[in-house]
Amino acid sequence: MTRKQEIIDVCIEMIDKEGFLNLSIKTIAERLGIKPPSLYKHFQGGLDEIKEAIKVYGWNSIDIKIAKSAVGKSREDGLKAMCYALREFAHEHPGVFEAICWHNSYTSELNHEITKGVISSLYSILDSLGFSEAVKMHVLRSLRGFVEGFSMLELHGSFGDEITLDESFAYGVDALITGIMKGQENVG
Amino acid sequence: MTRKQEIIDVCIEMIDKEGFLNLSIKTIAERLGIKPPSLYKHFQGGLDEIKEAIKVYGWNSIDIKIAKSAVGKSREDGLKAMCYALREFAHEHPGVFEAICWHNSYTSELNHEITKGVISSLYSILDSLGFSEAVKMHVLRSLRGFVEGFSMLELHGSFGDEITLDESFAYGVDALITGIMKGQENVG
DNA sequence: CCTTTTGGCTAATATCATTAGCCTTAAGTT
DNA sequence: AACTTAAGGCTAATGATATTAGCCAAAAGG
Repeated sequence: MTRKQEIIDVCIEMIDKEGFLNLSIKTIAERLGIKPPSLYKHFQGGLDEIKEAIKVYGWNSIDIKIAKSAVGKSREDGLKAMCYALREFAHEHPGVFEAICWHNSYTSELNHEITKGVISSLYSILDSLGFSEAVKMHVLRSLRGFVEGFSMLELHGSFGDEITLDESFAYGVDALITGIMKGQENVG
Repeated sequence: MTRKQEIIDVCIEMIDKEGFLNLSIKTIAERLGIKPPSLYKHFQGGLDEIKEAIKVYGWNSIDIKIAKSAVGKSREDGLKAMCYALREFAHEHPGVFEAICWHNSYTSELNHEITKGVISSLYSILDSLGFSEAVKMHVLRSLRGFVEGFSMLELHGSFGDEITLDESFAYGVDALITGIMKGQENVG
């Protein structure tokens, strides 16, 4: 494993514990037992480059996880599995999730490229459901909106009662997918 | 209008244009034509206090807007109107929206208090629909997850094609509310 | 044995946020 | 009118952090 990758791994551990916004050159260096300037030997772009690398790692992990989750499932079950997989990733890697959802550079080319990979897994499930191109996009956005929104809100403690979060999520996924499939009844 | 309020107004204008994360003592002072230390005459707590004040303003505005949106409407229509109102707020005040959704202090007492006000408007509509207590909570969380998630993703440019965002949102709201009402058919 | 790459270090600079302490002006008070 | 106080601003100083420049040791490879 390259030193660069070692550093990214440590950063991921850190942000999952302390939050993405608390990541700094100073704390990374401390955690690694080196002095701040040494980090620039690996990331000339400084903190920005490190954060970017974390996002790339994040997108790739999510891509893999979502793709795997739908293997062997079809239609609603596949969609549902993907929703659960995404939320599960958010729980496993809250910091990484925060990074890729809300700290996207508004104009990053790289992110666009990588996002396409993730989207493609979702698209292929949607293909099997006979949606039109336009509807596929609406479905995709709706699911992303719900799952990413719900996950981020729960990770931030924005829902009062922590107890029944799993049921709330299950309820929401069911409702959304029910509504989506219902709109499709008289089509394909 | 007190000087304090004037400053908050300017900050809101700034974050709606530049994003919440770019708000700094330096830029606020520049924008006001004063020197950075002068700001501490109005906000002894520094940047943190200013950001907190912005969130309070934000919660109050949203509360009002959502409550108004549902006046004279009932059942699905009321729910739908609230979803649209929340997204509309996000478009009108992207920076404020960002602040209150994703930069909540995890443990702020104040926020909890204020959030309750907002939630109460939503709850009263849900009451009219005959949901059980538990289901009301699930519905509320699902709607918040979807609307806040969708809005934040679109504001960040995370959905490729900007053109059809309105339709995608309408599609998602319909699907979700359809699913919610369907689960309710054989109840009350 | 020489050379290059890797990974680290110290010292110096720039940018902010924040604190301390001073000053002016306008509003009240006696 | 003279005094006092509060508002709102300023300069100078401190402290944290990111970043740059330039030096150094040790390992890898010829």
